[in-house]
Amino acid sequence: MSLALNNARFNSKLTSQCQNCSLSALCLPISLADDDVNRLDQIIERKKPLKKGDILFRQGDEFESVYAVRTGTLKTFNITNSGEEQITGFYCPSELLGLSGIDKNIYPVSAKALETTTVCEIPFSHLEQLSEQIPTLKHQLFKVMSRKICDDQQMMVLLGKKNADEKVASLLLNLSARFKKRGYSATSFRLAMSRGEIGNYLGLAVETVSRVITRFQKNGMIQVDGKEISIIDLDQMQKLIGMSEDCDKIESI
Amino acid sequence: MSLALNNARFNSKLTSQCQNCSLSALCLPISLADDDVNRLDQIIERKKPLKKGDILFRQGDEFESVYAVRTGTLKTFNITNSGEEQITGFYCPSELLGLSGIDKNIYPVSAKALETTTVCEIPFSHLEQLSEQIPTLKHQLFKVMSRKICDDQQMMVLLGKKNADEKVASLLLNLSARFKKRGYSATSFRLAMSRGEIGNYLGLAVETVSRVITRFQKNGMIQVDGKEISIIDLDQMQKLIGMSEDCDKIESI
DNA sequence: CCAAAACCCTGACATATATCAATTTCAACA
DNA sequence: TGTTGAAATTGATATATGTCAGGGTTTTGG
Repeated sequence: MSLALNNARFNSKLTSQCQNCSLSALCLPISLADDDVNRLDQIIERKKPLKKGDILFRQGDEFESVYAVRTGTLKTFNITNSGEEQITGFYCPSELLGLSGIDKNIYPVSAKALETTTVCEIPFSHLEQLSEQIPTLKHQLFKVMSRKICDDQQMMVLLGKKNADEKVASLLLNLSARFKKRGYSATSFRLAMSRGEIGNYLGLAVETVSRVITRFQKNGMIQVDGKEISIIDLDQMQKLIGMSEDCDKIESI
Repeated sequence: MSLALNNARFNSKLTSQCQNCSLSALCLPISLADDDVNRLDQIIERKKPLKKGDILFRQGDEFESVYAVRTGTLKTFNITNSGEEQITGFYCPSELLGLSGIDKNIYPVSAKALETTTVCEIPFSHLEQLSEQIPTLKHQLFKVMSRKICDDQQMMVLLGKKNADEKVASLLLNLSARFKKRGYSATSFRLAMSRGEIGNYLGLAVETVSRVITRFQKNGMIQVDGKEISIIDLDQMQKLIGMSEDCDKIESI
């Protein structure tokens, strides 16, 4: 495709957003032809912002779309039979959520905004259709789902084998890596989630999370001001969770 | 397609196996046209049996295929940075493993046979190609991966929120459901994995697993003879893990 | 078929983390 | 902006599960 043609299309359709979106390379990390990006773009709905606490979809709802986070943060969670909430994931900009709904055509978890959040809604039936015409897109989808499986399994390792210090450190380093990937500081960021939510996610009591964070701070490993976190000694932290050569483990908790 | 034609093809190609395989409805639970089954069939390699302890693929190996278990059982596991093994799943007949390799083109876990085991090897590139021609197949693949994500998330709930009794009961009921789905007894079966492997998988010490099983037996909830297990009071067991109306939770730990 | 190894069980004890309670800090909203 | 409820911290205590140790049992392989 010629550049001229490319530009022509671009100019004729300024509403087209994926092309401009700084996240496009991440949300479906893909080299789509421009033409294909356009087609993808046309099936995507940009929803109005969610306020903190708003529900994006509810456990049990009919599955229709997957969502890409544009700004803000969400959590997914599952109400257990005993009525408690179990958080199954946090979702930052460029990340995709809702994939677990494909299987039974029902979302098995709810998704709630942790702060003001905007998402792109991608109707799955359209996406699937489109993926028939664009093999790269199909492959990309398989990859995204596969990565989710890997990440969840790393999370299982964390929950099954790690102690409180390692759990908290793993989460912080994981968030750090995710911020970094999007071009933000890897060592200084704001936690969108409460200590309670961290504990819930990591299988720890709030108090334990608090104590671990305090301890890390006294060690000089991190500095904390409320939800603002600075990782002072990244090295020590990585050693704590046993990340030596295998450094890209950080990518997936 | 006429039945006659169908039979003709069947007879002319006795090596074709998916058609006969009692698991076909499970491994890709799909209503493929006969013709499509045939095409699928042609890309599948049936490997010679694995002996107990044999490795199917190794963490770090290049990803080439997914595998469907035909008989026997495998475990997948991950060697953590501290050198311990963390089991991430058990795989019974009709179940698919290897999907986590798609993302990075490398298996992030190893797979080892827990007993004599036969598998069908399905080269993923072929499968993906075929899925371009057969939309149902593509959808089926998305579903299988989505289900895996759901299952893993239920596992995260288990690891994060449940106590030792609930963990062991969940595993037993989960295995029970998987046996039942394949037409075997839901209440009487043989554990392919050792107590140590159960503990590893559930995030418990071997001794704890042993004690829980003994306790369950004293309660009259199960009866145990080595690796042979009979669930005597399925009701009580389901209550233990808080399964009331929500009975199909059993499907996915 | 026997020996060695792996597996399993049980008890005593240690400990990491949960729970409970009280206080301080933060954040939402009227 | 002040009030009020939620969130976070910290300490004291409880407990589930891990660890260590000993001995029995099954499985494996020569």
